[in-house]
Formats: sequence, structure tokens, C-alpha cells
Amino acid sequence: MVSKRSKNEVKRQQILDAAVNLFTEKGFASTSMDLIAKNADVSKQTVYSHFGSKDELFSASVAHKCESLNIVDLSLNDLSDPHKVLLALARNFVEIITSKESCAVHKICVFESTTYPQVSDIFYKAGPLRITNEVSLLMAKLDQQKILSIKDPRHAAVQFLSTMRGELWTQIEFNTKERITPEEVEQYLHESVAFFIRGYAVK
Amino acid sequence: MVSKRSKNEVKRQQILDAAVNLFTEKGFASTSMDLIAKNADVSKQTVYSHFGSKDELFSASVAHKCESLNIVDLSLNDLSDPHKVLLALARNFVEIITSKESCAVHKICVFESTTYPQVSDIFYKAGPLRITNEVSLLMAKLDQQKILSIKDPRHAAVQFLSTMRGELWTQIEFNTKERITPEEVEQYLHESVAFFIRGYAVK
DNA sequence: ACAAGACTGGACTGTTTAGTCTAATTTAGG
DNA sequence: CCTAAATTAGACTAAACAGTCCAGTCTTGT
Repeated sequence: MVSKRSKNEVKRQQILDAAVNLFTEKGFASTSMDLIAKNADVSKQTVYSHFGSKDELFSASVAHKCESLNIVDLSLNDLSDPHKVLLALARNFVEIITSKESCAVHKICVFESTTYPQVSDIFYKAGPLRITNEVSLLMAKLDQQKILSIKDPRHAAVQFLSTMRGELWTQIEFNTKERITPEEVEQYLHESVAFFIRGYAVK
Repeated sequence: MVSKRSKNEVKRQQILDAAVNLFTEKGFASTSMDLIAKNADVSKQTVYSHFGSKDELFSASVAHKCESLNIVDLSLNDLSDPHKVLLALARNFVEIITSKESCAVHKICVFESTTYPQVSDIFYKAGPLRITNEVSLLMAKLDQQKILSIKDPRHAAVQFLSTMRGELWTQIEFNTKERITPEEVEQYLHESVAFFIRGYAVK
């Protein structure tokens, strides 16, 4: 037998999932509470008893999604081959930021950043800010171990991540017809890692 | 006396301006035709006689805005001091992409890129694609004149522009509370230009 | 001055929506 | 089995909105 509490939780999850899917797909304004209820397989009243208003549900559903988003893996200890380390990081980073889920949440957070700065802030801190901080630490380590010569680890992190994003990211953002092929992306990442290392090589 | 044609044009411009301002500010769904008419100081019927529908007006107004957006100045002939040339370019680029107008159009185009890919395409071609193409040419010249050693000018252009965007751009996107100071931006650009040149220095 | 076309304001339709209410039904714990 | 809370479907309100229509007014080229 399922406890009352957990039955409650299940419905809550259903609502959050349906909500975030619809919000990211159609936007806040074009998503109706009726449709959320229907997609969540729940009555409208239940939606309102869990979340007081559309605004509240919006915040909660985006926050919920941010918690479940994949994050970049930085569990690296052997840094002796910087090309290998940075290329793995770059691939991992690009894979995550170009994923459908991540793009969808990114899009809605940016769009609603003036109307719902709290919501946008949640994503910013869970995504861009977090990864930048973590890569900064990596850069500091590379400098410390004299593998690269990095005076300002934060700037290096920003440069690295910005660079890896590359053209594919922009094409996805704008939903362009033409797209860079995976092979081109791979080549770009390879070149860019080499470029980055040249820029921070120890003298 | 103003000609019929140009009087017509004036109203048309008023409508387009009011429309793009509202669309970028509130989004497509949350902007009403009544309000556009009111802000354009024109009757609703006039809006409909110039543009058949809300969709049509949306496309036309974004396209109109894209035409009038500032573009990066690349009229450089003396490339002998690459640091100077690239720093000027970087400053110019950042100034434009962080401007209110540009950010507002960027935001709506990205957000509506699935619903209105044609609209998003207009911005993509007038903005990111165009500047990337132009900077590619510059990179090719720098290689040709043996000022830098750039095998793949397009990749170099993407790397350069991505890098210069930096953290400020992200903070603006997400409308964060904390912001990098102009001094920090200036320092970042300076460092990043030097970093770029190190990465493409002639051997 | 005159005719053609542009413009106006406002009424109107039909639809969609957030949020509320209610009365009946289901569920789960004691 | 009983009670209390949770859930349900559906009706309902009040507002907003896209798009149409119309009757009258203003503009402009001739």
C-alpha cells in the first residue's frame, strides 16, 4: 500500500513534469492551466491545491527541472595530459549544453528573465555560474601543477567555455536549417583545445 | 505637403516601431493588437490594413528592426598591429551585442525560433552569421599578411567572437543582479585579445 | 472642388483563459 | 468500517484578445 504522503508526491511530480514540458515547449503565456492538468492526468483543482497560481507553478517547475539537469563531470585527477583532459571536458560540456532538455530550459529562463528574475537566477546558478566556478578551479590546478601558465583562472575558464560553445550552439539557439556536422564539431573542439593550450603554454 | 505615399509610410513605420518594441518587451503572445495600435497612435483597422494578421506584423516588425540594428565596423586596412586591431574589434563587438536593442531582438528571436523559424533566421543572418563571415575574412587577411598564422579562418573567427562575448553577455541574458564592471570587461577583452594572439602567433 | 482612398473609433463575435465553486467520489489511516 | 482529507468533473465568472464590420471623417492627387 502506498502512503498518503507519497501518493501526494506522485501527483505533485506529475504536475511539475507536465508543467515544465509545456512551459518550455510553448512558453509561459501560451500554456494553459487546463492543459497542464490534462497532461499531468490530474484535475485542475488538484493543480491549484498543490500550487496556488500559475506563477508559482512556473517557478516551481523550472526549479524542479534545474535540479534534475545533467551537470558536467569534472572528476579528473591526472591532469598531466592537458589536451586529453580539456578535450574530454569540452566534449562533455558541449554535449550537455546542446541537449534538448538543457536548451529548452535555457530558452525559457532567458526569455522570462525580466518577468521572473528569480526563475532565471535558479538556472544561471545551477548552470553557467556553477560550471564556470568549477572550471576555474581546474584552471587554477593546471597552473599550480605548472602544466599550463594561467594567471587568471576565472578568465581562462570563461574563455575556454565560451570558445567550446562554438557555432553549433548558436545554430541550435536560432533553430537554423543548416547545421554543423558532428565531425566538424569534433574537429572544432580538437582545434580549439589545441588553440587554448597554445595560448596558455608554459614559457 | 507630404505625398500620399510617404504619409502612408509614416504610419507604417509607427506601427512597426510600436510593434517591435512591444513584442521584444512582452513577447508575442502577451502583446495585443489593441495595444500596438494605441502605442503606434493609429487605429486598429489601420494596423490590419497594413499587415493582415498578428503573425505577419510580427515577422515584418522583427525584420524591420534587424535592418536598423548597428553592425560591427570592420573598415580596417592597416593590420600591422594585430593587438590594436583586434581589441578595437572586440570592444565594438561587445558594445553592440550587449546593447539593449540587440539583446531584446536576440531574445525574442531565440524564443520564437521554433514557432517562427523565418523570423529567427532573419536575425541569425543579419547578426551572428554576418559578423562571423566578416571576421573570417579578417582572419584570412591576417594569415595572408603573415601577421598571424591562421589555418582555418572560420574557426578562428568563431573562437574569437565566442571568447569576447565573455561573462557579461551571459549575465545580461539571465538578467542577473551582479554584473561585471566596465573595468573588468575592459581588462577581460585586453587579456583575451592577447590570449588569442598567443594562440595564433607566427612561429 | 472633387473623388478615391486612407483613417478613425467603437461596437461586435467567438474564443480562450485564470481562477473559483460545488457536489460527488475516492483514498488511506485508525 | 469510519472519518477526514484528497481528488474529481464540470459549471461558472470575468477578463482579454484576434479579427471583422461599419459609418463617418480626413487626406491627397488631380
